[in-house]
Amino acid sequence: MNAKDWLPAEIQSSGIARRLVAGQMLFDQGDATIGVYEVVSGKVRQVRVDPEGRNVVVGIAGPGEVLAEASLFSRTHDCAATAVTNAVVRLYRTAPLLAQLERDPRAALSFMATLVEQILNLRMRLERRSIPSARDRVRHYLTSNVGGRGRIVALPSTLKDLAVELGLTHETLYRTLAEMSANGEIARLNGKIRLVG
Amino acid sequence: MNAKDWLPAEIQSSGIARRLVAGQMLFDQGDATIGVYEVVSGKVRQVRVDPEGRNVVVGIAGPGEVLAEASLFSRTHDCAATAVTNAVVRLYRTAPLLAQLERDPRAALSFMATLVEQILNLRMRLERRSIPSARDRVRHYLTSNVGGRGRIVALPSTLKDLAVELGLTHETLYRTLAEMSANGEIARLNGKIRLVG
DNA sequence: CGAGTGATTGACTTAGATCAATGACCGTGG
DNA sequence: CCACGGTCATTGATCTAAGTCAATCACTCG
Repeated sequence: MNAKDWLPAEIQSSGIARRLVAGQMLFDQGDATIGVYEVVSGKVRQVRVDPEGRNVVVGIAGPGEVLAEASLFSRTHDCAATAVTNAVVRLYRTAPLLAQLERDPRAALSFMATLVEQILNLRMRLERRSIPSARDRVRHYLTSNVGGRGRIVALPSTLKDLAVELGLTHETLYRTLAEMSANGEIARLNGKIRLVG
Repeated sequence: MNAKDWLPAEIQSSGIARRLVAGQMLFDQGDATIGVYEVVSGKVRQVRVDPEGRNVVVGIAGPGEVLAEASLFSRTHDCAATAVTNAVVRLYRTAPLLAQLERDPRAALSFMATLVEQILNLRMRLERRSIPSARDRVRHYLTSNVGGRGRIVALPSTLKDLAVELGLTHETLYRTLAEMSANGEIARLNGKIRLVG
């Protein structure tokens, strides 16, 4: 996911920086694609909207991560991107980037690796959605996101967003977390959760 | 997804064919990866199993489609693959394939395109899982799979499998389809469904 | 023919959605 | 500075759609 891993220096420096305030939309679903974005600072949320108007968070990208890779091969964006916080992104236009990837096979391979990483990530999230019980779904999320030391999971943005990510209503998520907390399965510290099991 | 689109001829002909009988496992989750598989004939189902033993169908690949692309960058398989029908697959080993992709930038780009296609597909399925109502989920599936002429959707393998794909129990799927059929929203013809709306 | 599986329907239960209300917090503008 | 509007977090009460358990029929395969 990290741009430094696959973007050759000459392309990386050619990126066009753009500043976004919290809540500002970077592009909308259906917009014509221009290129690929790298998040320099802040967080950008990618959301798909289905015909009935429901939202699905496709992902939240933080510093160093890359947005809209799909636009290299597609004329329009299949999801919308909105800044969650104030943010800075850098745009790499499609044509030169494709040309560069064609010229530099190592970069192409690294880029393929980031795509594969996303596929694995999406599969994991799909797997999670197959879990019927809210409790187990939360546990699945927590165990697959423990960040190394201390069995601590940092929550991305708000609990409401997490509820959307898990495919639950926020009420159910609150209740489930409260229950797990009471059971001693987890400990809640502001913006973070520690697994105790 | 079609191997002919991205596999250079010399690699394509070097594939090692393997015959599978219905129900036979090609590889299991956790197995060491050997390479990428192309389905020549039949259907192969990829399934992830979570710690509690639930299954998630990651995808069903038919003739011309490619399996386990992820294994190019990963030591072990993150899902299991099993033949649904009698099938023939062709194996392309990791090392020579990677070398070839590095040598042939057009092939690399085409391969990237197949990866992106998968990402889009996974996102769509994730979006579907965010729909709470069984009826709407089925509708979402049908509308995103209408195959051009006649608003007809061909069902992959069995309805039970479709239920898993949709994240529903098979009972609920049967009932929902029966109800939609009664409403005149759909017409059922063996192995296929026609949208009437 | 019997075993195994898919398709289907019925009866019942329950977990999660829905509706609703409240308190905490934050930024903003008069 | 403080009142106000907005959103998040939280909890309660209620409802319902989907899950669970169960039985039957059709079909295929050895």
